[in-house]
Amino acid sequence: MAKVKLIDVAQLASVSKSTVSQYLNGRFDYMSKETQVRVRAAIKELDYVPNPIARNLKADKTKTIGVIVRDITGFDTSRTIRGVDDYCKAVDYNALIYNTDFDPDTEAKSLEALYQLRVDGIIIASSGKNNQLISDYIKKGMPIVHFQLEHDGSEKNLILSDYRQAAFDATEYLIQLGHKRICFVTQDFKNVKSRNERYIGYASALEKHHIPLDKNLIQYWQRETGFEHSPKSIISSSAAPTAFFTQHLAITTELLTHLNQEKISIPDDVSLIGFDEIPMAEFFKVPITVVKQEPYIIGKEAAKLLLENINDKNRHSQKIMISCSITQRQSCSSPRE
Amino acid sequence: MAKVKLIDVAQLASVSKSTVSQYLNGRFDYMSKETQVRVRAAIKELDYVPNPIARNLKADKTKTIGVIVRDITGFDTSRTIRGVDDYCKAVDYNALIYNTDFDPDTEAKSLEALYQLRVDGIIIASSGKNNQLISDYIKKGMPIVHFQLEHDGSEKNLILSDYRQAAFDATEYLIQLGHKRICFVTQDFKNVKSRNERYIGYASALEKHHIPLDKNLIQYWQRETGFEHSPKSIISSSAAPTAFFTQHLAITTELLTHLNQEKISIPDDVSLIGFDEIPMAEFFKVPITVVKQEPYIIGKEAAKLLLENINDKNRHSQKIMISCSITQRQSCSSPRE
DNA sequence: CAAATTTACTAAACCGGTTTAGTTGAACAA
DNA sequence: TTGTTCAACTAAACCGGTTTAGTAAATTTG
Repeated sequence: MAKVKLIDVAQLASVSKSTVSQYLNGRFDYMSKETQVRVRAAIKELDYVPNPIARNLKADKTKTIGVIVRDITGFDTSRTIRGVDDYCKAVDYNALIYNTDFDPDTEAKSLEALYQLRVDGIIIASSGKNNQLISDYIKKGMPIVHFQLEHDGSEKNLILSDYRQAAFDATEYLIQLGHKRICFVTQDFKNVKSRNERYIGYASALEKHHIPLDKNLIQYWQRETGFEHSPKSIISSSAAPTAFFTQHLAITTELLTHLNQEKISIPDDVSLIGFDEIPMAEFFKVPITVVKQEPYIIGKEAAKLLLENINDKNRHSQKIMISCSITQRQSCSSPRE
Repeated sequence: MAKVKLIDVAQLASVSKSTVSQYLNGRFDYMSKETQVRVRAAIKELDYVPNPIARNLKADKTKTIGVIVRDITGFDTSRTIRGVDDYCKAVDYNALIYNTDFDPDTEAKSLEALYQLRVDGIIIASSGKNNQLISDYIKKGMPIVHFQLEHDGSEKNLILSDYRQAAFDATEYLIQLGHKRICFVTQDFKNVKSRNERYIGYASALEKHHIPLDKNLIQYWQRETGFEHSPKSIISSSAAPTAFFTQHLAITTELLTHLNQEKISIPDDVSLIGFDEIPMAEFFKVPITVVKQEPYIIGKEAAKLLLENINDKNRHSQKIMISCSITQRQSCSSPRE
């Protein structure tokens, strides 16, 4: 490929490698005007492009960061990546994406791979299962920024949505429509602070409006096994909810599928508000109201934060929260009777 | 960061750098068992990880490829990227993504950036506006694989859906439902072979079934300005179509928006079949029938083809076509009257 | 038993840049 | 006139590996 190198330019311009290098790095201080002109001409004539590999070897930097996500294919995730990437490109960095498919082992391997590649820093939506590994890397000097997921005891450099406020707002929205029995559908939130925050938001909205918290209305969903109790059984129990509040897109989608199958109608039989924006929601039979995050902004901010950490090693870590907003559509109404 | 280097390992194991390097590269031929053991132990003790930058500098490879797409955020595109990336990771490569946002200038800049970074090869969904630039890079020895878009006169190493067959199938499907007036909604397809192929598929299905091709039923859409003639005017013209066949997701979406606004009902007033899978289509008021591509497979095959090109410079180029399939939902029925 | 071969290494060049420590000739000061 | 200073460079070390050519000692061969 491009076989023209520094020495070729130097020879053509009749100067030393050093001078060309100085020129390339904009240090014209000790260089005559004529030399500059000759070097510029030589570069142009040979169509010379510096080899970043060689440059990075000396600098011990890669101008590359790693991004570890669960699946780049996700609606919000792809936008987050876009935010990260746009910021990176703007500051002449590149982002390397690693997908974990929700597997902690793959996550660990990605971390290791990125470490070996000597990326300048890592952005990670971590599973929480590799906290030790992550702090080891941080101790070794790798700048790491967390996003989306927060875990107890994990490092404090992170950026995420204001989950507590968002869950509070969504719950209060339902309460103001007249709902008192709101089913909070969630993944297990022990040790996952970002999930627990949603729970706190939910609980405090209930408390503010003097609605007792009914443990039967906390329903669990797992990625592998789905709902602990089927939506049908929840709906037909003696103490049925009048509204569902699902904690992320996968839960929303699966609940919707169940509800459709059982011909339970939204919002006539139950209302539904989901966490995370839904693609093409405007074409739905019942467009779903959601509290939507700002994935693109989160990505941008995460990249920005990481780059700051890379360029200023001993700055204090910080936590950035981004507001969510409710997009009202047609899946929430006042409860019957 | 990791400051342990080859020389440290060599010293600890009391051998030369060369021997450690040989060990690292699995050339144990001329090395005693004991030396191997000592080197292994030293590597382990120091927690040594080779620096890929240094390695690549010598090898003049980056173990990295570039991928140029219009927007990674797209439903199909994100899956294609996933396919590329999965294949790359499996063969110890990394993929760098560049988004062009449909801008040929950004595309040219991405090409230039990747060239400067000295990636080992490039996969591109090209706009067709930079054909000259692309062949220049190919001439300079950069392996390049095209996907998704094919252009007249562009290089012949590419992988895409069998657009002609897919368009033929979709059109015939509508014909078999009884449609004779099928509106083909497309972007301008001069010079864009992959769009023209769809047209040919459409036209030949009509021809097979002895339906004359009516130029009024070819309707145009542009990314910046939308429809040339509004869907409303098309529908209410004297020679209105009984079905629409939209040539990609953005057109499908925009048509759907118009139809909803005008309260034109699908499939009672018109049938609709779209090109490209639609996310969450099962929850739509009217789930849309589509001919869907296989973006993940296309991504994987593109990466595979590129890697073959990288590893065997003087192989002949090839064109790979992947079949599409119709996903029947509820937006197509027999025409009225 | 000497010569040829093999084994098990090592020294040094190399990849393509960056950077530090000099070097040279001209201008200036004492 | 001679020592300083300064502008305008260059030589060489360096980044961290890989690779080639070479070498000493052990083993085999004639």
